[in-house]
Amino acid sequence: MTVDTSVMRKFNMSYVRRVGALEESFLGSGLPYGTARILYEIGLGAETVQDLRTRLGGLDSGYVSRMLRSLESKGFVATERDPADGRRRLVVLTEDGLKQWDDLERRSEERAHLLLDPLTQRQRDRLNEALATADLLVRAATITIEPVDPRDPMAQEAMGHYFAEIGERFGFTVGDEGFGDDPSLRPPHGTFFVAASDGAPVASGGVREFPSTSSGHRDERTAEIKRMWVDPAWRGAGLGSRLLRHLEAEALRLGHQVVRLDTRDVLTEAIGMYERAGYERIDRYNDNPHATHFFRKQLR
Amino acid sequence: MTVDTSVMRKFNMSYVRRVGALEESFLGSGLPYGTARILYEIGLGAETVQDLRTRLGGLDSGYVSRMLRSLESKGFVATERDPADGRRRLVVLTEDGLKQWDDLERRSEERAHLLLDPLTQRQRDRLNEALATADLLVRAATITIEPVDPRDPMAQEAMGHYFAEIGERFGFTVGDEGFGDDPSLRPPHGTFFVAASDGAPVASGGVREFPSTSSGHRDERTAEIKRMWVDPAWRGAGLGSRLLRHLEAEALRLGHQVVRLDTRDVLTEAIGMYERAGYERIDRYNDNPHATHFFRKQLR
DNA sequence: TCATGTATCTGACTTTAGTCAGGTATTTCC
DNA sequence: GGAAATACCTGACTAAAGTCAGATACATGA
Repeated sequence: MTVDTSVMRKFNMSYVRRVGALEESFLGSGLPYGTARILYEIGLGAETVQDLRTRLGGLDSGYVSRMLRSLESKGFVATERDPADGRRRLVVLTEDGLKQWDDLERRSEERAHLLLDPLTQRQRDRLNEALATADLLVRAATITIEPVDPRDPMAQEAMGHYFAEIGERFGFTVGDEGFGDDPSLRPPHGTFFVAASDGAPVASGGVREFPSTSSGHRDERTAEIKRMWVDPAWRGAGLGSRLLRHLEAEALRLGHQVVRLDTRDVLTEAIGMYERAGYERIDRYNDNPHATHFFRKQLR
Repeated sequence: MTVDTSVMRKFNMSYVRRVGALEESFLGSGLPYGTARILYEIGLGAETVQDLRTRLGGLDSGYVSRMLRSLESKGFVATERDPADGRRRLVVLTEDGLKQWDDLERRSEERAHLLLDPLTQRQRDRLNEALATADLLVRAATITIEPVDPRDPMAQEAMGHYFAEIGERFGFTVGDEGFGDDPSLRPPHGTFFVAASDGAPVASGGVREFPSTSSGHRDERTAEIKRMWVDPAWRGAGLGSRLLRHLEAEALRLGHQVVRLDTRDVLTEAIGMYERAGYERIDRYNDNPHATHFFRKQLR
């Protein structure tokens, strides 16, 4: 597979040179770049030191600590012990800090205007459309698909979306006791995957031995795909098929040669996706009242 | 005029975070960022210290000098007095430097692959198209239009394109004696403008008193637009009209109330542009054998 | 409860990045 | 031919960015 990178590289060259941007806009604010980024991220919602560290791409803890001290001495941020976990420190902007944040925001805005103002409205519309498309695709390309314990908050959040969507909502919400634990979806019986973009779940799905209920006989060769969900905003971006490939690979790894799954007629995109991925229609194999379509694929 | 900057800002946020990129790709090469950029630009064709300084956005000369010494001591670049001007120093990559350059190139390529590889071919095509569009528009927005002496190398280069295109090429090329000097296109009789992107001329045009030849009477109220040229790659980007507005403003500043110009039937886009800009057809007013259409606009 | 791990901090350091004030050839312009 | 401008250099400096080795307080799980 040969991939032509020239357009992207040309774009990077010229765009980064012109927009270096977000970056440079932080300068001239009186704060050094790193410190300004810390302040900006706090304003954006970072709540703890750790939060800041991950958002800024894993900076040294001592380094961050020092920058926070500097922001505190300038009166821009205040810190406080986290009552829930005394090791953690909560960080918030003071009133002055908020002013400073607004200033950064204004600079960033000005920077964008510098680029947009010389264009005609038609050109601006074209540019916006192009950037939105590029943004979506670049986000799609950087999505990570990771196995997580179904009890993990990320998994619970994803399943929350899933259940909300199929209308099978239970009487509790995420954050309370969660959607319970399904041992069949974690090792050694199965695996649950969450696809995330910028730390937020955008798709999820699990694979498990089939069936795990006591009603049927256990078939060592067959696995079942469950709770597959793709954020509506992300549909049509090829994310579903990518996740499906992950789940199939996992089924193989767990020793199965066949996968089954059920879905509903209203999910037309999903049905199309399964068909394109080589799934064949089979008869109903369970008594799930929400399911209308049943599929099967021979993996090997 | 309200301009919505949100799409661009959202894009910058997410793209720069993911692709910081060109930048980060320079790291891990064993060279500090600034030094790596110097080496990279030399490989890209920078020939003198001054050339490097302008390409890198006006770095301090001492700073660049020091980085060059460091690259020399590592055996990556060699410098030499410019025989044509003893003050200048020519810089070239050594064999080792070329290897290092290839390494930077490879890192940059890898970085682009990281984003493109997870996408399907269709998605890659969409991304490429979006980035190319964004690139063109962003370049268009950052074009600068400056008055220059017609004898200036930039002006000579632009006029070279102009004459080559209309087939009136003289018997000499730019770099020799140039396209001669037309005093009517420089103060106090007129002005010549060059629009440049990344230091290269992409459009040009001049305005002067009409007529400046001895064959007609001098009309103090009327100016003439001459040698208007837009790089073929840039046509349709609104650059022509932008330049035209500059020329009209300059004509006013020079004390004229009317502008005239001639053009040729084959330049259909240009003719459309003049009409949209409020120019009206008039009778032939000179004996230019290449001109077929004549226009006039009342400025005030 | 005790070992182990986590979240943050302090101090001591190094490297980069960048500025500023001269200085030395060399060229250009009158 | 001499003054002014140009192209590059050196030295002395500052601030920012980042690393590393502990220290401290708190949380967690057997």
